[in-house]
Amino acid sequence: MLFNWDLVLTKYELKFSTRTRYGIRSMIEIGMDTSGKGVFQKQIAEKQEISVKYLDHIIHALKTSGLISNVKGRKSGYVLTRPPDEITMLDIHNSFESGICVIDCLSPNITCDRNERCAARGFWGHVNNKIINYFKSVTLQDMIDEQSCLDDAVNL
Amino acid sequence: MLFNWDLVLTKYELKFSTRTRYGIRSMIEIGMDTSGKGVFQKQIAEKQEISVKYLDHIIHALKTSGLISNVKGRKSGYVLTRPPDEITMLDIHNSFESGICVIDCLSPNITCDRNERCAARGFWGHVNNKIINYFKSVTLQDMIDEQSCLDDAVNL
DNA sequence: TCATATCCTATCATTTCGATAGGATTAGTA
DNA sequence: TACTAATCCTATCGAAATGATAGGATATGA
Repeated sequence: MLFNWDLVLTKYELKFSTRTRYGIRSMIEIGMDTSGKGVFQKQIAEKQEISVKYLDHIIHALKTSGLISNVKGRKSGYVLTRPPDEITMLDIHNSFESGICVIDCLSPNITCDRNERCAARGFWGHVNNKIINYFKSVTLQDMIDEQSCLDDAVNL
Repeated sequence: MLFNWDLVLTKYELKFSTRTRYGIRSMIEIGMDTSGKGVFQKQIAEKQEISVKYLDHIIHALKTSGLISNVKGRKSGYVLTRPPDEITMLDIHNSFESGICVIDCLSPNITCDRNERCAARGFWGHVNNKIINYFKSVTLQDMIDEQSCLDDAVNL
């Protein structure tokens, strides 16, 4: 049997993508750099244990969305384009996905004649908003502070 | 190109499954029945615009998890096994999935040596808890009340 | 007994996923 | 100037899960 309806071991349902996860970790890495020279792909790959080749895509997306740039030209390192307390988790997430939309009928592109009389849709809307609002409320600075704490704890 | 990294039109990332969505709508349908005879698969299918055959799986899962049962034997209708204010959205969701876990490393089954020093993991844990808590806080009774309101509005 | 609603298992095409690969391009530097 | 190394860009892979349908077995109320 391909699909066991009795006990579905959730694997893909409601997962955030690996690209988003790696994206956040890369941003923390870049945001925490104190060298002033920026951070190289290679450095991120090593420290965050991600293959350089896969990181290619992550970095590309972060660059395209305008969250990071090279200090000066190609062979320098990457830096943030604005202060970390002005970058939210939603900004990073949206570099990889077109937004957060837990079910299709919440999208304005979808027309469903049940919308006006569907209690379930209201519920899903609330779920969606809660997730979005939390992503908006956490900044990269928060993550950097948290990571600093964890690093200190290890070094004690 | 199979995958455009510049603008990923999210389709499957962070979606709740159709089976869970249909499950909630079916439960509302069953919970709102006032006939005392229970609700038949066919009725749910018609009113909720879901194929009878697909609903087969939905009903089966709800039955297996103990949320619904036949009033008396096979050819009666389905009824709730407990009051709707004692059934949460999480109960319904978990009839179809093994739980809510937005990234794998939150699961106790996964061991990652980064756990203790990964700020990102803390963030994902918060996201996960927020979703779970909201699912716990909304009962089927809430949904029924909401649906009643919507129905009334239409009939005015 | 007979129609019918349920139960149960199998299967399908589609889509996304994470990941890798190969090479083109560019820019620091020796 | 030539070399080296980091980037950029496009293509492709296998694996997995998804929504949905199908066919028939089983049981039951009239």
